[in-house]
Amino acid sequence: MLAKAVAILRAFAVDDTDLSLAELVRRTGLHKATAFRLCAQLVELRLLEKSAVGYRLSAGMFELGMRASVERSLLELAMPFLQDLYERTHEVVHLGVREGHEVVYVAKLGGHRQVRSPSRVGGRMPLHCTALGKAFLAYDADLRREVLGGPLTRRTPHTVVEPRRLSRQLATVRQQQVAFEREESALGLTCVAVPVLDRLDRPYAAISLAGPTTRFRPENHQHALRAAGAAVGALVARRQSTSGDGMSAPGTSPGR
Amino acid sequence: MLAKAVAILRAFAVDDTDLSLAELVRRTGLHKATAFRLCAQLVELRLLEKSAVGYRLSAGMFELGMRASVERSLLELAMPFLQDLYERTHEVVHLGVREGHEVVYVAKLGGHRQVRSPSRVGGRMPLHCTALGKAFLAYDADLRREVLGGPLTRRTPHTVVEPRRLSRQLATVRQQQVAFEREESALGLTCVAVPVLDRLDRPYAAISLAGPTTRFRPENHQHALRAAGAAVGALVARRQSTSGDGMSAPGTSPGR
DNA sequence: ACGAGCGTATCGTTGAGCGAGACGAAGTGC
DNA sequence: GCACTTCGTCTCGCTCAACGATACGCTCGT
Repeated sequence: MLAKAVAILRAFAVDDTDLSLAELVRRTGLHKATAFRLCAQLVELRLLEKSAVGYRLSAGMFELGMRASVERSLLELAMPFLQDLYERTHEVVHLGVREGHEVVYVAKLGGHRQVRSPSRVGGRMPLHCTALGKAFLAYDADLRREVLGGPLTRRTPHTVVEPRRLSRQLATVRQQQVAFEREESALGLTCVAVPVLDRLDRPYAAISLAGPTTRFRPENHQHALRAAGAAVGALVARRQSTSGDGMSAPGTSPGR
Repeated sequence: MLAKAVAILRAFAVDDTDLSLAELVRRTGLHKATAFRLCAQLVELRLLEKSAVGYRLSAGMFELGMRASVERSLLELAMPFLQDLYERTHEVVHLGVREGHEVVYVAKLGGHRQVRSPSRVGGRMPLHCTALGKAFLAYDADLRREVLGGPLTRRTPHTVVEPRRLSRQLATVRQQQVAFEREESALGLTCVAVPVLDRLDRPYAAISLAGPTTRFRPENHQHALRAAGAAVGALVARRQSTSGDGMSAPGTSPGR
């Protein structure tokens, strides 16, 4: 029953606003009466709200999401540095964590003329075709083995789908301490990223800059990015060593 | 059963990270076995994760929260303007929506030396003692009646708890089109806010700047704030008139 | 050595969730 | 104007899964 309720909540995609009961039934495969009852309960619990055209995720849901400890505290720690980055470059700045074999965007700063990028806060992208993802892969051997073992889905003509070539790229990432992505997840989009390493040098998060290939020169921003990554990493490490458990990293769960 | 699960999720406060099972039992009043079972299920559903010391809200929760339509789209619309504000002022910038008789913070931009402010993204504050809240109250007669009717809780010696005095302040807000708060929610903190009005001139959200009373001169930022509020309002209105229902505002539910 | 507090597991009972189905309203095509 | 579909809402028995009492093993602190 809980599972069904969550299925309803998860039926909402990143760019959905309102879904009708019928649409929810279609997406979840639940019985109409069941979905109806659950929706009513979720409204009661203020996770959904009923709108003119159907149901939508409510502010209560947003609130709960923002209480997710890892993401929220990471966000608070990193925001000042992300803002600095934006102010210096005026390019799109991303902050992401890993969950399974995907990166989840935790923050996105960008100007009025945002690149038509596929990223959205709360959205997901595969690891192997994004700069953020490569930053995670380069610094996590276990993860690398898993991902290089599985299939690498192609997103654009430039996506690196050959494991050996990707592996070589990742070695370069470790050398240079920056990861690049050149139109591998979306055409026209170039990215550069650094990992945020925790106390044990595991990638805790990653920060990237993105811009249109035509104009964006990732090399110009390597230094600033590395500095930001290191600074946030230091803060994360400090927080870990003082008040804390010590051994839990975000997103330890395997692939979805 | 759903209700109990949500109770567990809601047991996590804004600044909790990990809660033990015992602590969850204490806060929710649930039976130990029940809480245990529900936590296991929630972990299964990837809304919770088990850490070394207990449970924490997971990235899956964050993801869901970010799919909340009103907050997410508002965030995307407003972010560029909030960044401009920050860049111009280098003061703490807030974006909030209303839910019931409280304001929920949707975004917060601030520098490295953030004011020791009580606001956190996803957190709540009463309407009557914050600049953001006054922006909502000033532009919503029904709401104003409700709040002025009820008790106004005192947060600091400067909190305005006299309905008539607050009412006069709100009239001034409408005249000047900016709301002020001077140490009414926290000592040492001064704020100034504007509403984001939708197509029907209802307050859809609000934007504020905050800083330490010692240094922060809210008057200097009125113009920039008003401009930002109007710009975001225009975007909101445009989105409403094109693809949309037309009649739903965020937080239509009455008090908590 | 002892007891308190905690997480985990078992189990019988029962109440709550389930899906089939009915129904009215609103829309669509002819 | 009528037949037909789609949608949201509600009712009602049946069954299964959620519930809480209880027990157990573990780790502390004293």
